Amino acid sequence: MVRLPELAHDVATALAGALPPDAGVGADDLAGWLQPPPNPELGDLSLPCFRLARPLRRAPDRIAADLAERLGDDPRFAAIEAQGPYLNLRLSVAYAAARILVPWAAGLSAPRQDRETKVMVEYSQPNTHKAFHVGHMRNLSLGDAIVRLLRAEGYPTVAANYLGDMGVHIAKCLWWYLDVLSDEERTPPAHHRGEWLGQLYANATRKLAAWKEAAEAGDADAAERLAAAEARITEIHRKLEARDPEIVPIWEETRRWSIEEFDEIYEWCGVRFDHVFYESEVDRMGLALVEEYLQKGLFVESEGAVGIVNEEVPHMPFFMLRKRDGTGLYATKDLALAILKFEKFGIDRSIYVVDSRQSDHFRHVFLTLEKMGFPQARKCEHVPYEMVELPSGPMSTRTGNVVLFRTLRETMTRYVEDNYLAKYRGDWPDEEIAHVAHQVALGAIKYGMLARDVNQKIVFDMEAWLQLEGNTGPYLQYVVARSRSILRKCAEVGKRLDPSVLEPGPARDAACAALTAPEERDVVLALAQFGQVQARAAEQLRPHQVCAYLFDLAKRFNRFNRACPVKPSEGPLLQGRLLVVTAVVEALVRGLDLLGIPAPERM
RNA sequence: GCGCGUGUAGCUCAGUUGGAUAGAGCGUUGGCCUCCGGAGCCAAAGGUCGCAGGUUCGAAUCCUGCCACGCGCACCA
Repeated sequence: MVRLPELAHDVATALAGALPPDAGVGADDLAGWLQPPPNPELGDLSLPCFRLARPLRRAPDRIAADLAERLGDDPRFAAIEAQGPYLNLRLSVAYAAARILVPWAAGLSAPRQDRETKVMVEYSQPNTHKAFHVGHMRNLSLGDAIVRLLRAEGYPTVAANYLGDMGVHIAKCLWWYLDVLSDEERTPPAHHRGEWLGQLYANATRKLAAWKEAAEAGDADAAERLAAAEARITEIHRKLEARDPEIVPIWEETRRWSIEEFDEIYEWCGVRFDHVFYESEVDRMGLALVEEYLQKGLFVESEGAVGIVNEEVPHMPFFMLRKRDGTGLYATKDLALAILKFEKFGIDRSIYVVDSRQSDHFRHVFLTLEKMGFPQARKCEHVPYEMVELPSGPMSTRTGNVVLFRTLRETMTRYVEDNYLAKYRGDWPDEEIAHVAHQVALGAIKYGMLARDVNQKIVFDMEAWLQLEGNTGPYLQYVVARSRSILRKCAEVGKRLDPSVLEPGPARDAACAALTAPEERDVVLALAQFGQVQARAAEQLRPHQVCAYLFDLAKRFNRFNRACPVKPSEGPLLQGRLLVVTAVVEALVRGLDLLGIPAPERM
């Protein structure tokens, strides 16, 4: 890929050559210091010379002036000017366009370097027997985007899910299912059985909460019912953990309902996992580890429970790993799972995408693993993110303030069909309308979830996310669709990109040199930043940077579209503009793909 | 109380790891369609970057102390 680092590196190499050899400053340093000037009239790239002042023992403005003089006749620059301590460079458009546009338009934008470090990204982690809702979409979108970014940067990456198919929540759900429902009620619907189970779970928790409240208010009957239910739930939980043959078939059947529903959701979302871990495969291994390290003296007993004292976390040093009743916790399983990941997959880096409330938890997990003599603990990292709320407040299954996934999908898809695609009905095939509605709804939800940085809370606002104006997924998809339309319309009158423009030679040079409008230069320079943005986003595991970049690119491209009509153009200018459109469409599509967002052919 | 995070335009958020006059979207106001998709573009208005100190050529960014809000703090996941 032609990255800005490469373009900047061309420039930086030229700059380095103009510096005294004993400066101790290399092209790499310089490339990192180059930045766009605040005002585009000043140039395309700028080198602040402050940091050269010390090694060169000269004033920054003198350095800038000297560099300007020495670079005077480099053909890659259209203008070089020292502005106080800044060296401002204007690139030759012909050079930049050939360097940037041509590879994109030729589809050569992604020959990535292969890397050694094998990475696993664990994300999604829904609980079976519970409902999948909008809140889960942030984790899913984020984890998937991180996987895509890492792969784009050449890291072999294992996308891993970790299903919560073991635990008290299942005991609660099964209590309701077995003890409260009548025989007729116990028949699940034909479809969306996972969601149905989630409702059972929600009913159970609501009833338990109601009893508890009544009991605390002095209701003896409620207290009795609550005690009975809790005893029964504990019994079911024990049987689950012991794999009691009485409960296992029911557990397996209901669990499958949830998993089938999850699979359907992931397919709609375009998310594919390479491996799925289950809590049920690590719970006993976790307890065995607890026993082993209790014997070794690393873990200690406290009030009947077992845990480890991590003084490194002073505000809550005791990390519990086994409850008084002998059962394990989430933490217990995480110890086993972490080890399993490294042993089974030979990974070198292990990423956990889990909300920020678990930051202390993971600090403890990684500290504990290290003390257990598991050096790979240092290769584990938690990627925290803030929660999703609804305009009506925090999400809660108990109060019913949730938007379930199916509602989300259906409402959004219908909105897109009714508001954007209705006019094409009868004109386009029904399947295409349904397909595009799916793509746009998905783009809206994913972009909304990814456009904010991870440490910002998100308020889910479906209407706003679905708008085609402003910083939304559908806006970007629309820009792509409109641009593809331009290329189609041009092709209809025989105006196509000449293949020779993609090869070095006079045709390419003429087309690139014809791009003299400021809007054209602007797009070329924006496009040049793609690689750098991708690299940073992958390095920092923060996909929102890609969103911001794509939106900026799209804005600039719209200005180009307004100012530089393609179809009426002729000759080298036509070829140059076709090159711009083709390259930007490629870049936008590829950028959206990094976010897991599809780009419709037309919409 | 302790820990983590957040505080930037009326609202929602960026801000390239310390650089030039702090930017965008929405909203508001005013312009631009014989023209490849106007679902677009242009312009205006809107800021003590929570507050106070400090570090240096230079701070929204780094350090300290406050203030406000969110989240987490032992048998839930």
